[in-house]
Amino acid sequence: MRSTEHQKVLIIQRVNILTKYSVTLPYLEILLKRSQGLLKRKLETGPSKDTSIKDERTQILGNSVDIMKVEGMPPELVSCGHDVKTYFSEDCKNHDPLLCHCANIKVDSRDDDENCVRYAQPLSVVKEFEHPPDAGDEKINNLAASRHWRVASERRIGGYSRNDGKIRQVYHPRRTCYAHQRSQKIYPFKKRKFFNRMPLTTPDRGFNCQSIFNSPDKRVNSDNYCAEIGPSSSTTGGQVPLKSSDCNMKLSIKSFKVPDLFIEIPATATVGSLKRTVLEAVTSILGDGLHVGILVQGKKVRDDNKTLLQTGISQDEKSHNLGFMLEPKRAKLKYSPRSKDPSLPSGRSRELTRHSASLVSQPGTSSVSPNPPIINFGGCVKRDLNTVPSLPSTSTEKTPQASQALVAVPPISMNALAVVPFHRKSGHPEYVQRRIRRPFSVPEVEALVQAVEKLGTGRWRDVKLRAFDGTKHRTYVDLKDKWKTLVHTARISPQQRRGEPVPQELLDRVLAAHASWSQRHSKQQVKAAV
DNA sequence: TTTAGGG
DNA sequence: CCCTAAA
Repeated sequence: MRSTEHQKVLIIQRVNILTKYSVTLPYLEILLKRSQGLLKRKLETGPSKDTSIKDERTQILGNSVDIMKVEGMPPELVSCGHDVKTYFSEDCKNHDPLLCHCANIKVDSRDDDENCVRYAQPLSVVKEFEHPPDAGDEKINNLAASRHWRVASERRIGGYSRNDGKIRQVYHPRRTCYAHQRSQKIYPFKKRKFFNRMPLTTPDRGFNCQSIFNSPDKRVNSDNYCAEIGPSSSTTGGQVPLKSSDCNMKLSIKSFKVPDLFIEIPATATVGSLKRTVLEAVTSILGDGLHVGILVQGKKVRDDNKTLLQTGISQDEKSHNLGFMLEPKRAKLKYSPRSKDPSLPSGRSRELTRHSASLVSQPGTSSVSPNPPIINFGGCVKRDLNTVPSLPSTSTEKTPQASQALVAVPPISMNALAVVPFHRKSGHPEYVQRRIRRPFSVPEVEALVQAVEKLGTGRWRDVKLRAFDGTKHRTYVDLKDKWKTLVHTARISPQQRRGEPVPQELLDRVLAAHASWSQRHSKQQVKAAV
């Protein structure tokens, strides 16, 4: 592949998500309340579990996503090849292992990647690690890399096991294999950790969505409401006044308004890649990072304590023109540095890396909201706004009524899709964003090699502390994995190696260290056996 | 939480 | 990179 290939920044200005949810009336309130509550809580105290909702009888009857328009960025905004490797934050200049020729190489670059959305970076910022980009690899990598809005990884749910063993990644020189495997992972990437909630949250209640929706007249009564609201109101302060005479109401959400979506993708990427990237982005932002706004007759409903009836929401959608909008939510993860190391520089400005597919709402789009629904993405927004300044094309193309560009929902999508119970105990999606791929740079490899030479294989935590402390995106597992691949790389022929070439000298050291330490380990085992 | 390995 | 059994 060429090193002259350019990254293409595409802007998806309008994404109408054609969705049809069937929402119970009480649930709608809960939804609102919870989204607001969660948002507030997260702003104050970071991620927290919300277990107040016990029964959420929502059925997603079907949904489909349609991209309405994709535009190319103006050429001057298209980021070029040499920013491809800008993985390091600006402060990493100060810790450039190559610049400090000290005995112990230590890579200390904290770019807080999980905390901030990535944005297009038209110009290269970091030059120290400027490598000839391998757009061929990047082409594929971007597919995975454009995923953002990472969901908190600590929010793990046990029991899941990804079932992707069918496609085995062999270390084969052909990229197509890799791409294929990659794409296989991309599509179902959100399916992981999607279930196994229901039994936990309602072990004895056993509410079935079907029973709620298919026979509302039989079962919809105070019983249902108590069962559904009771537990939650106790924890939310009982702010959901409900009359037992209320009836469940079916609302059909035909579309959400979403802010603009920025996607960066190599110009050589295939249309299929673009589709997948967009799908991921949309899926990702649907899963988290958004909260729901409600518009009634064009007015944004801000008072979450109002009931639907008070707000004027009824089943007759046409009369009140009910609208839902997805608004960006503040990135919620906070990086907490190792407490033991207060000497680390702080207050650095976060640098942005290249992979972008960020969600930015543009003030112009929210015609109804007095305040633009934009929320600071952990300090990244400012950067982004600079990076993605006025878009000449958008002014002409985009109108405040952009959301009117709807696509008819194919009838089949309404019925054919499986009924997925909306049952997310914590209010978060159950899938976890895969981490962005960040190939090890040569300095990093050198730091790793040096640390392993000293500490050996098998003390990855120490290796991390020694050489990568402060580099949040390199865990000791990563280092272990990298060592594994380094050993492998060193053993294969140079022609078979991919990615940024690692100096042979380093690879030799890898082999030497590996041999040396495995020998020590085996000796120890012999001793232990005796 | 770490290690160690398979996927 | 991910996932996880074990330690």
